[in-house]
Amino acid sequence: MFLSKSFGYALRGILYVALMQDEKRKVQIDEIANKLSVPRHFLGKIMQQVVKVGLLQSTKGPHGGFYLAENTLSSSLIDLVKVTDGMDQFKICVLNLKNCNGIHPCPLHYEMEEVRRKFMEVFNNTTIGNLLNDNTKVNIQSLSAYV
Amino acid sequence: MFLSKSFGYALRGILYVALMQDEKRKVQIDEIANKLSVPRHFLGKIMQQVVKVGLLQSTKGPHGGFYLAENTLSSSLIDLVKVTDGMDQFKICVLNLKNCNGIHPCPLHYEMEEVRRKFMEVFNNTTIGNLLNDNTKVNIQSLSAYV
DNA sequence: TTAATAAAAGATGCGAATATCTTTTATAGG
DNA sequence: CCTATAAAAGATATTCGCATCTTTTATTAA
Repeated sequence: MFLSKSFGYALRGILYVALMQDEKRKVQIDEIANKLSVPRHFLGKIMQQVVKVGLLQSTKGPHGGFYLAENTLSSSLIDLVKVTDGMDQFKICVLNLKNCNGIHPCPLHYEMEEVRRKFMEVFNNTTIGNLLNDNTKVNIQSLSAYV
Repeated sequence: MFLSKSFGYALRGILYVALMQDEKRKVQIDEIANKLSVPRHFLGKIMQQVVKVGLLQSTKGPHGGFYLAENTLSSSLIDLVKVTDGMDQFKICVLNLKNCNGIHPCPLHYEMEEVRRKFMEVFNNTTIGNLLNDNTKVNIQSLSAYV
């Protein structure tokens, strides 16, 4: 309902890379896909987008793989949503009306604004780093599809 | 993002029927689809589901059409979401993890719970009747796709 | 009982998100 | 250089939400 599968794959991928950062600098897409039980090539394409916007880094070739960028940990969840889902959905009226706005509000306009405001509040104020710092919560186990 | 197109079509259809209730008892699917600029046959199937759960009534044949049921106005938006989108989405982990719950929470578990709580709060507490009683808001104009 | 009306139900098509497979490009090490 | 490695990029399936068209069923009125 709220977010695409791509978003879930991407976030889990990023968190996995972050958790492995201590052990080794770079993590390969094969390892991520296997450990998280996520479709390998599909994940590859998503991670590619994530790298493109600088939310993560990667290098090709031997000893290549994915690793954290400068601003990975300080990025908010909204930054990731922008990559995987886009922000159009927040502008589009939930009833699909063209000219729905404050002046011509649809019957659900203000109700949806409440929900959206809450979503934005949470996703703007939560960073990748926040999720990791709460280290009783995020570990390899909690990222696996079959806990 | 938050809801399917079916939900939007259904809500607009129901509100249209309610608004026309004063002028005539029953409203045909052709009229609804035309006035709201919504795909006729697709809308037909959705309205059919809405009738099946008693959120609206209908009869076939000449002078048939859709009309309000006993509990149309007192039904909440969540009742409609149940028909058009289902409630699984509220149980399914946003990261697609099988065993995500209070004991084994995913990294976004509590964040999503906040957003979901707000959504449920709004959609549980808003009835079809509420939308109509605020009659400065809902009128035929505000239901049209091209205001 | 017949003809017309209107919803219900069935069959099919379309496009975007998801998924898989193959080819290309970049990089490290011998 | 040459070869192996690993991401990037491209091509092709698959699935599902959305949409359209056709046939069937129920109801009304003459």
